[in-house]
Amino acid sequence: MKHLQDFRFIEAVARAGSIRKAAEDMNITASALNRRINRFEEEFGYEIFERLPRGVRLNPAGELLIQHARAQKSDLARLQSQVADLSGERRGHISIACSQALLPYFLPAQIARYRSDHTGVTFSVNVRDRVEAERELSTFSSDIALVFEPRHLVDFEVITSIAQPIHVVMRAGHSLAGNRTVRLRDCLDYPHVAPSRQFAIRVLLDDATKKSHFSQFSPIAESESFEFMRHYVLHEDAIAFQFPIGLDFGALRGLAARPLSLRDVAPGNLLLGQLRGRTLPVASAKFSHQLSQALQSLAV
Amino acid sequence: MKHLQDFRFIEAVARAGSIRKAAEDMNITASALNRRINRFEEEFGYEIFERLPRGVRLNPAGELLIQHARAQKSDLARLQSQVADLSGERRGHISIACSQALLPYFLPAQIARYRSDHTGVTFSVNVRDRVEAERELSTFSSDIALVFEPRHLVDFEVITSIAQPIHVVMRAGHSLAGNRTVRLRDCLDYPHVAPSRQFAIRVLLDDATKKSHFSQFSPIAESESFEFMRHYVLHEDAIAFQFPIGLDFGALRGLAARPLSLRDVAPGNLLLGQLRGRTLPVASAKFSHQLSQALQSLAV
DNA sequence: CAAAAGAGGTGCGCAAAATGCACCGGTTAG
DNA sequence: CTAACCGGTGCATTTTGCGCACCTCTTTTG
Repeated sequence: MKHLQDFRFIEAVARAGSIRKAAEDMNITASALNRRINRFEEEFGYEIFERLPRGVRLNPAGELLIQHARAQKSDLARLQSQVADLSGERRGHISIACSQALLPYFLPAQIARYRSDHTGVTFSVNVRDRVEAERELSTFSSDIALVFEPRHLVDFEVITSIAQPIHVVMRAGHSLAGNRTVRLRDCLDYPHVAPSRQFAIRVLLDDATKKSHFSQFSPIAESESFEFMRHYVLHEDAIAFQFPIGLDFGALRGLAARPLSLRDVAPGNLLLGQLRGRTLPVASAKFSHQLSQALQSLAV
Repeated sequence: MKHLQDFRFIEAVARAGSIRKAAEDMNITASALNRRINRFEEEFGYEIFERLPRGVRLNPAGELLIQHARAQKSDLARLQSQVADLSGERRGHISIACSQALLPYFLPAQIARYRSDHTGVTFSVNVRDRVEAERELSTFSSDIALVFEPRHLVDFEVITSIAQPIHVVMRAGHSLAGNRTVRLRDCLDYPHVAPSRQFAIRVLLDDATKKSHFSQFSPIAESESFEFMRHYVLHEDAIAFQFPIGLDFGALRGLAARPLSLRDVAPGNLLLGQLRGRTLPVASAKFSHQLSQALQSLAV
């Protein structure tokens, strides 16, 4: 909306780091943009940019202002969604930051289910690690996040959390598949592929192997893609690791999955969360409620 | 600020109930204002006014919008106050809705104390009864409220509460002044002046006399002014009632005050509160913290 | 070390947007 | 029925914002 134009320009300048570059991005002359900024600063009462020889940068006041602007924008969206609600329309957009494990089965099913009742609601699904997810929330880039073991938790308000025991993934007929649960020492004898340290699974496994002294964790392949790892174990007698929410036990297609014994490795906590203190748009709030219930029924 | 102009005009129209009247209030022609409203509605995507034959009225969407607008305005003020804070300035404005009892001693002392450290901060002190106070908070007309036994409490977030036993006020040398505390039955024999039913004291006294059957509460004078009642008892052997926070025991000037026995009458609860969920501007938050501490030291 | 490049800021003419004025059609109160 | 108001609209006028050319200053580059 028009009354937030100044904020849009300010954000563009902050992003570009220079008025001239921002002016190009926004299809406007640098002089016009420059005047907008100056006029705004005068009206606001304080400078919001530091003038550097190579451009401009937000000063602390500007940082606060940007936060305010984002909150305003999101607040307006929430308001319009509320109004749409009472106008009988069903509109809205839900933006989700989530871990990889949610992509293949859980989120598609949940989104489809929500959309069956609420056509017109659209979704963005962004893969983010646990550090990025929180940043995503606090910049209002995503409404809700669904990640394993998020890191900082200061701006992250937990809506629901469930524990997920790490599962060992191997090809069907693998000798480890004979047991209902797998002990850590048994599976480390096999070649294993694992995600890098930015993923919760890896941290949990590293911690567990450090505690138990008999063996050390040395993957034959590291990857950022669970899909890759799942497919890899089809080609040799190796094992991979994944949270069960990322597996469809009904259709493993030549794979087997067995939980690691909780005596050896702590389960990962899957957290559904939002920006602390934020009032979500109606659609996001309803969807997050649906997710919350779905997760709790998984936990049982 | 300029980007909130539309909201200011919309509020004016909502208040005046007609575009033409609002236009006069805002020193603008009706046609210009009319176009502003129409343009805004188009941009916003929804009508916010019902067009009636005798003017306009906010529709439900408009009600939501107004709330949004007020929140925005207050949020901007908070932002500016934060920025002022980190610019080293000390500015801001604190608006308080409070009961009469706070006016003579407590609030003046507290405000003076706050201003000794924070020159540049200004205050509005509005006398409001316990029903109005809450409304005042939810329209962002006041930042904090300090009232006895507020009524609804849905939007009222309690910061601190202390109990205040009702005191009997009489002229010095009155025969009731011989005791450390006064029983209800004893004082109802004397002519008494009392506030009307909208005041907490009156409700507490009514309730108490209803419970004890021996006597009924029948004041010789009702008033909305505690100052009047305090002065009245100087002229005849009558008694008045007041909460101790409205009395300066060091300078009673011919008056005596004794607490009513807590066996007979429940004490009044003085509540310091703000709008539920609102983040107060820095100055208001700091001042309410000071008030909170002052109240707690009173309670000891 | 000088020239070039790139930054923010400014004066000026012009186009676009907002305003004021006069007026229209409709409803209501007396 | 008429007078008083109401919201809405066409048009001239004023205000605002924009683009262009150009300034000063710092940094980079040859």
